Amino acid sequence: MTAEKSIAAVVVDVVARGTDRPFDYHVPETLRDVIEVGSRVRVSFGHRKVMGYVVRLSGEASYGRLKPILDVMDLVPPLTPELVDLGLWMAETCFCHPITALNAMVPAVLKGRYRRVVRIHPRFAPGTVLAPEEEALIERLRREGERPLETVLAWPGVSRSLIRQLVRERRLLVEERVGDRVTRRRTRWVKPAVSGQALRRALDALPPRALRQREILSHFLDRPEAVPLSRLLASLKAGRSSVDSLVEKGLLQLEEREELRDPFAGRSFEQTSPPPLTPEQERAFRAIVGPLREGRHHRILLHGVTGSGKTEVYLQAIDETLKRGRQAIVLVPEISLTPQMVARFKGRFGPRVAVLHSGLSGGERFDEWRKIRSGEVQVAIGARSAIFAPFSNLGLIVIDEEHESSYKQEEQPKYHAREVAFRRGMAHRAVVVLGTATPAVETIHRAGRGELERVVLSRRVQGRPLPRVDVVDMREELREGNRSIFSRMLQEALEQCVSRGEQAVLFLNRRGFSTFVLCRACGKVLECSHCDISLTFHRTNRTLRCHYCGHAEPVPEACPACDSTHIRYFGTGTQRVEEEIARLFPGMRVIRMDVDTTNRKGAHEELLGRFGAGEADVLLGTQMIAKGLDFPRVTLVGVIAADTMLHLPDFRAAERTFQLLTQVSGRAGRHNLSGRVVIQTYSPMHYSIDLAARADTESFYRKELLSRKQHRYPPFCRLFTLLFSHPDRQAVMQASFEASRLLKQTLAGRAEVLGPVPATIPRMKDRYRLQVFIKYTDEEVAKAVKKVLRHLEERAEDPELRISVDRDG
DNA sequence: AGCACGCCGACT
DNA sequence: GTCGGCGTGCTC
Repeated sequence: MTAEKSIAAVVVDVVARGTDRPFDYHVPETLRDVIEVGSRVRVSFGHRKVMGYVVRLSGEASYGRLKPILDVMDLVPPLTPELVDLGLWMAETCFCHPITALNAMVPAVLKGRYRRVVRIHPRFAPGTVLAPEEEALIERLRREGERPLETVLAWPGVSRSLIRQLVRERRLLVEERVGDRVTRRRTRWVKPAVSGQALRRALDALPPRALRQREILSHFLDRPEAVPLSRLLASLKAGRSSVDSLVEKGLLQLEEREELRDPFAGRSFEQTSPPPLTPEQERAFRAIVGPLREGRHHRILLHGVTGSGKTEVYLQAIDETLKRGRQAIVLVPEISLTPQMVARFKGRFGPRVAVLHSGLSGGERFDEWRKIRSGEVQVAIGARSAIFAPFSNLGLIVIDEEHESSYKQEEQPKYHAREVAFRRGMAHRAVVVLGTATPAVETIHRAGRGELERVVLSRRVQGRPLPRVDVVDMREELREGNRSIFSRMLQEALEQCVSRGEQAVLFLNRRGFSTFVLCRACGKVLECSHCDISLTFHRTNRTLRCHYCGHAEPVPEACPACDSTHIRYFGTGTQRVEEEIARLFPGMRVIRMDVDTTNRKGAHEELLGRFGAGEADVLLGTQMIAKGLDFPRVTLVGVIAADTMLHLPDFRAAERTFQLLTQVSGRAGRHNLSGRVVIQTYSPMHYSIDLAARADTESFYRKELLSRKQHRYPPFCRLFTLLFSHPDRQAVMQASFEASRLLKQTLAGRAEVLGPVPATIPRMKDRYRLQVFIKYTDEEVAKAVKKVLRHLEERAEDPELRISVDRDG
């Protein structure tokens, strides 16, 4: 049936308008039994050679003069047909080039590497006299052989035109090399080359002086299997020469084996067995394994309070998955991919787990990936991109902390791991479990519509109570003369906690400054009258602007609510809090964790390790300390300013605030000591703060969904955010206004087009940024938007104009 | 993205 | 008259 494989549709590794579709190539006979859908191939494209992925094999061409596939680059195709399909779907839904989507699914080392080399032409044409610099170049290439083009260009007296001239004269050849960045680690292994009896005879025949050779041979008499050369030499204290002479005699043989780097080599994990489940956990477990056993695609929201033992449910469900010969993916936010978490999975599944985290080198990541591709492991645990783990028979996908925004990739391809998980789940008839204490509002909404089954874990394991939560009204503090960052209650609690020898976590949810404007007397935050979104302070012209609808007004002299003049541009940095602690509590030991102290690799783990070891009394940090940490001695959690996130110009602000407060509160009192939480805020009555403090999750989601519905935000519509950017302000204004007009015209009556308005960050990297929002429900609108964008791109005469598209809901 | 093809200014 | 500037368009 090779005729069926005679034509390959290839997505080439070229990102440009017009290359966002496959190109057909002829498959030479010799490649027909190795080429598959998902194979990485080398092809000629235009005037050069590039890498590409086979996305379809057929017997029919859509084009007359096909070029051949030059080469299939891997023995095992990096992508499965299912992943190819997934990639094309992603390109479609994420508005990116297919190659961008396909490349995102494989380890970075497989991305194409292109280099050009210069060498002497094999049929070097003699003849005309050469100029001295030509002579020198040719002489050097004769000496050094083939050299990279960039290297040669750097040689004295060599220019592009000189090389071009010599190529024309058939004296030099410039060739393109397409490869990847793969390095494979190889080790040498030794094994007997003859039978046991022959070995025995050879041993007897050895001269008595050949002590080392004797030892080596007797080793293989006992254990005839291959051993790594280095291990053999080390254990017998032998040298290379003895092995070499045995190889020479034909008694032993050496072989090169490719070795997979094991990032956990030499580390042992205590093997654990599944503990009995609580009745609630048992119910969740059954909800997962029911459809799993039936081989039916199913989606479950595992809504469990912090400390309710979700991980144990995952572990046992994975176990069940493996027993059925299927595989599992576990996604966790990068930040909670801590050694403790890894140890838990390694402890249960040992060598059947591949761990993919950002700390791995390119090569290690590739090796973990290959273990998955080859079926050597059956469980993959990792951050967002682990959703592409190339399993062939997925049974279960778990997304832990499913509400986390890190599951959405900010760069192209802008995919959401949750949506990818659903798609893969359908393809494999697998069960998808979303676990969290604070589901995304969309997820709750979907569960309400029956798109997911919601399973609740309402109790903490071993009956530990949720911590006591106090909300402190910071307006009151100010009124009573406390101008410190710390309320009296938090000061007191902190002092008591540390004097008992326990630890505290202080949480400040934003680094540096934010730009919302707050009245310190009454807590009023200035909001847009049309959008219920905080106004943003613009220093340049001292105005307040709404980043959603464009409304602008001057900064008022006095608070519109209470007439106080204590109006303030809000913002407190972690450094300032640290200074304040030093002032109020001399001698208290603080570990500060923010972007500044953790940008070094491994710094995160190191700081947490030191805190866990009791080297500090207080852990002070931003977002990054909100989840995952579980230290037995932490009994106090303080939230310095719960408002900072609440007033970001984002329709998810209330949701994020609620999630964050609930998550940080969950950090206190997870073990035998009881916990306490103090939340400081200027908006104690805001529902996201009040309901988080009272752990009233149900009311929060009810209220938030109502608010979204009233203001028409996702999940009650879908939302496009188009970001126009350009180094010139005038140009981006014009382009975005024009685009907005065109969109309004095209989508009239079908969608709401808002803007353009300045982006949250109006200028970034010397580019001015404007946004246009499109609210819609009809999927046809998405197609229309895509068409308009394509049209705009095609006739954009300005190459500096960039349009990026984001989609919510 | 690259590179050729193609149509207008300053040089052997 | 030619070398080369970079606008336009295509790549199976």
